[in-house]
Amino acid sequence: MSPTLEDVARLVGVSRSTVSRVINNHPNVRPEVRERVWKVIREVGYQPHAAARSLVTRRTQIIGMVIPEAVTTLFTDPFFPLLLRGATGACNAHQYQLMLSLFTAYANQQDIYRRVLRSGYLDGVVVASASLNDPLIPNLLRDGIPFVSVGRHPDERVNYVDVDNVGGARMAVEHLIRLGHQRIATITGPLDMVAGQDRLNGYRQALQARGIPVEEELIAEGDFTESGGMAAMQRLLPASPSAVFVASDTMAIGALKALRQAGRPVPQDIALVSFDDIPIASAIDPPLTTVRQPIERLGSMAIEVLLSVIEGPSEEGAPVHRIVLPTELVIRASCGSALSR
Amino acid sequence: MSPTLEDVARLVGVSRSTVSRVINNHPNVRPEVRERVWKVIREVGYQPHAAARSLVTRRTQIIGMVIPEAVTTLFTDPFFPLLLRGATGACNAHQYQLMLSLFTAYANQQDIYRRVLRSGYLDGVVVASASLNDPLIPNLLRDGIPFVSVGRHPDERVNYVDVDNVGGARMAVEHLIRLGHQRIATITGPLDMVAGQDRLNGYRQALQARGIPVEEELIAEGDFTESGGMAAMQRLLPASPSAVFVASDTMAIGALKALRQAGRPVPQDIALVSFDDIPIASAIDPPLTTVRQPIERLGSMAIEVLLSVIEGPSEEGAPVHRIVLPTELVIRASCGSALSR
DNA sequence: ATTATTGTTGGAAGCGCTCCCAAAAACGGC
DNA sequence: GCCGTTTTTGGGAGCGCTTCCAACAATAAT
Repeated sequence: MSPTLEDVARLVGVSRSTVSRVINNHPNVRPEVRERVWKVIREVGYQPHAAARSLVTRRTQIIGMVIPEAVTTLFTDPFFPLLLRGATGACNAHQYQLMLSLFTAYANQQDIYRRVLRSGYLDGVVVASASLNDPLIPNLLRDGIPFVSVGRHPDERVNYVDVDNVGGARMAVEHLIRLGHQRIATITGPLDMVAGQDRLNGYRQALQARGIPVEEELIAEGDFTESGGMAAMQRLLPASPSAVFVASDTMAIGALKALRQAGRPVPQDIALVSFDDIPIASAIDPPLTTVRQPIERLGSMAIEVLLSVIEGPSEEGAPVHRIVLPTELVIRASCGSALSR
Repeated sequence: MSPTLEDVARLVGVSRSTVSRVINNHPNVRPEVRERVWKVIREVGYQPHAAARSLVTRRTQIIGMVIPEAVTTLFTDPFFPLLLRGATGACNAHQYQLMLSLFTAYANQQDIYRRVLRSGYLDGVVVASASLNDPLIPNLLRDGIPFVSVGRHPDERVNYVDVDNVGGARMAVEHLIRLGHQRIATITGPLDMVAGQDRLNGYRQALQARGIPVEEELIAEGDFTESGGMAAMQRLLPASPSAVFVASDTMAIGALKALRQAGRPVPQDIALVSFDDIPIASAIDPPLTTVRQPIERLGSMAIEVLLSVIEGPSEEGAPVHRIVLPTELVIRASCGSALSR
């Protein structure tokens, strides 16, 4: 059995309270006593029992990262690993722990919600890419659980961090226009996710700004998976675009496959720009011109914002945080810009 | 404030104890009472307070997944995402939660160890790919914290799950031998990781079984990263191998780059077989012949084993679990087997 | 010296739950 | 209808911690 506060107190010859004060850095302890206490703590390897402590403080120092069902299939995408890395980094820095919840089966989602989110185990929650009609965010709002969404959310009460999807997509398409393309298609993400919508909006904005009409036959909805990208590209081919903006690198790989099968070399025959800049983007042939987003920072920002909500001032008057991180266009071979020079 | 056991008891008109029995499915409660209790529980949305409960049960239903510092750089590798997915799946099935700990900075490793592992928050721990000289496993052993290692560990007291790295590597190299290769090089993983060692051993065994001498100049140590694989391949080129067994797909991508730069087409000029079968392996050009390992199952098995340790019989006499999952050779283009037919 | 002030300490209550034990209720067998 | 047995219920203690409050010690001001 590991030693308790009481054991330490007895060993030092002071009361529980004093040891507690030492551990929590309360000022009113005589330096000499403080030292004796620390000495014993080190000697016996005392470690406060987390559950006991949080029972009274109502804080667990644990924050949850929830990845809703709809997107767990994307888990092989480097997006989540990087997000997780950013988040755990920030957690470590603040002495918090990260609890991971993947909502795999829709069936017990309600059950998991109660068991996990309402068990009192979590001081707050990061919601990664909820789809728009996911009941998770409304539930969180209703139950007053502090949370921050990764990805913009329309409800004006939700704190979120996001990358500039609209701006990034606009940049990508503008680049294609600058290279002389007029018939630019797009493979979108799922349109029930804000990221999918925003990237499509950026595409639209770029075209409209240059007076190029937006044609429905040049828009195909994908699902952020490779096979989805491949299928979408095949649907797009009859419209004979000269360039395509793909809303994710993973889908771009699928699109590339479809184009290879169709005998349409990239970038000679058709230019391609995508989004994410995951590591494979530069490893693949041709290397992808793509919009880089600071995923890891997105993860750490999510934690920072969440902590400021948790540790911040009182209930109601808290300001809503909305943070949008800039994106950046990384030019490689797939857009053919080298050729057009 | 969310309702407590006591609130529910008062509302139903029974004692705390009875409500507690209902929640924990103790048999000795009259069915009629049991029903009334459940009704109120649902009405007020009662959820037991996890910290209070675990203070007395000494169980948190949380298990930790620890990824030591040395390997967090590999986090963009799909290995960890898949492992995590398998682990969370199993956790969900058993009503456990997963807490993720990445040991990022060596500096505070000791600190994190105490704070996380000894805080009493975790019922057990899954250690992912500790390097051999990591003090983590010895510490866990010393402190008597239930854990299971992902990856074989030499200490005979540790429970582990692993894939058959030796067998997989042997299969890969045997395949190359069968294709007629005699000068087969290898790019190993870090040799302070058991997986690195085992795959090298499989390579050795395959050669020795066919009486082919093992030459040191045909062995280059990599670090499971793309750039490491590229560098290793460059070191190997002067020995002019006709085939190479690369201990991971990620390194294989690097090796492929090195070979492309050197003007040595794969598989025409040099055959390549690697290990892992991550999704890019089939997307890349040429598609990689590679040893597939059941990573997701590895993750779920790790949890299953850990739970059997946690919930299993008493302290000492517990049997040590050692589980090795089979691997499988996936033949694609990079080994040139299509050509040799 | 005496009192007011500040700093330091110990005791007790209580966070929400489980679980032991004893009391009460229900049941059987005669 | 009575006694022994089993089932059901409530009360109390306690898990390890924080925190409030009162007591005490030390110091400063009168």
